Amino acid sequence: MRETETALRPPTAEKHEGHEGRQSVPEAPQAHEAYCAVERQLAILLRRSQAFSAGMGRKVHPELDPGAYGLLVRIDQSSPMRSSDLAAYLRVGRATISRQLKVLEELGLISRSPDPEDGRAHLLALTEEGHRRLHDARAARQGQLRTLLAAWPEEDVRQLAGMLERFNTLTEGMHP
Amino acid sequence: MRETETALRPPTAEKHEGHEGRQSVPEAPQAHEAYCAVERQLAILLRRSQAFSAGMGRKVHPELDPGAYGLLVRIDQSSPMRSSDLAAYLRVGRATISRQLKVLEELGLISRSPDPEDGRAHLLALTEEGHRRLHDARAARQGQLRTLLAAWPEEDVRQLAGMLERFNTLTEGMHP
DNA sequence: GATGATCGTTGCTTGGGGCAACCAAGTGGT
DNA sequence: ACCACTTGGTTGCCCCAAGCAACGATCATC
Repeated sequence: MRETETALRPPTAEKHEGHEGRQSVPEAPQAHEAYCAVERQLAILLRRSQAFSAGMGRKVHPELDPGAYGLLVRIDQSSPMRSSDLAAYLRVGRATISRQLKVLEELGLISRSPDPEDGRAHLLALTEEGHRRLHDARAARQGQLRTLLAAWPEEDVRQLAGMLERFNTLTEGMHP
Repeated sequence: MRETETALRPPTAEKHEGHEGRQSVPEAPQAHEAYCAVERQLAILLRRSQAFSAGMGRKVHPELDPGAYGLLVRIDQSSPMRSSDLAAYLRVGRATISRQLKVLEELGLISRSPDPEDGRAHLLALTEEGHRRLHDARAARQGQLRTLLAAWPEEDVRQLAGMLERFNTLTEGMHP
């Protein structure tokens, strides 16, 4: 019942085919193994996600709370943008975004100007200070990541990036 | 200042070598690109992490709150274990673990028996009901992942699993 | 046997996030 | 032109996850 021992061992994909999988499934049994492994590792990463991103953020800028970083990155990427789009992109309600944006505005990192084409909407953009802070934070985070991934060959780093990006874009199409 | 346009485009790793990287860095400029990409994608994933895991968890078992799943997985993997080890593994304080374990015990999913070798410690183990619930939840999550990754070739799924695992084990050695 | 460290629990606080209610501003129907 | 409906944003209230600190209980050591 427990697949304990085979859980965390294999650093690379192993064959291990005729195991305990019912052969009735149309796919090859290794496919099940692969999905299982992704699910397992993803569960770990997500469970640790808060601690991890907090660890990244705390050492960077104590003043800039961890959640804000993601917002700044996105605003920088595609400004000017409305807060609704930001909320949809990050999969959180507009309420949450509104509150966090208020903080960022009070800190002088972003500006909210009324949309000339839609009286209801506000257009978000980074201020000069926001650009500077984001740049610093990004550099610091990349530095941490660099030391973390120091042992990896460059090709693997690039592959990891590609995998994460593909996975992220994959979840793009499911908002409800 | 903004690398906006090149941000989310490439679905796979691209060469792109002689770009805008200053050649003064000892590493190849693509390396910087790769780290940058990892940092960016990781930021997105971590920012969405709560919404994502909530989405996974909510559809599985409304009664079993999302955070509990990670605990059950780990207890299943290496029971009997003490709650301190669980806290260290998940990078959270003992207080958090204690509270969540209390809920799980009240739900009858785990058992906390006193450690015969250490009067202070409790040994955690899944109950029969816990095993059943975990198995169901795991199956459901794998199903969701399966539909999500349906378009990926099996080899890529296996690579993603390997990457995530290597990354997770990488963060193993930094607890402070 | 007294001191100190460790394991677990609980109280207090903080922060992120959802839900619902609300206002303001567009949009459409008649 | 007027009313209803929709959409963008804000705020209030609540819940959950997590940290910190304090505490009782139990080793471990001298």
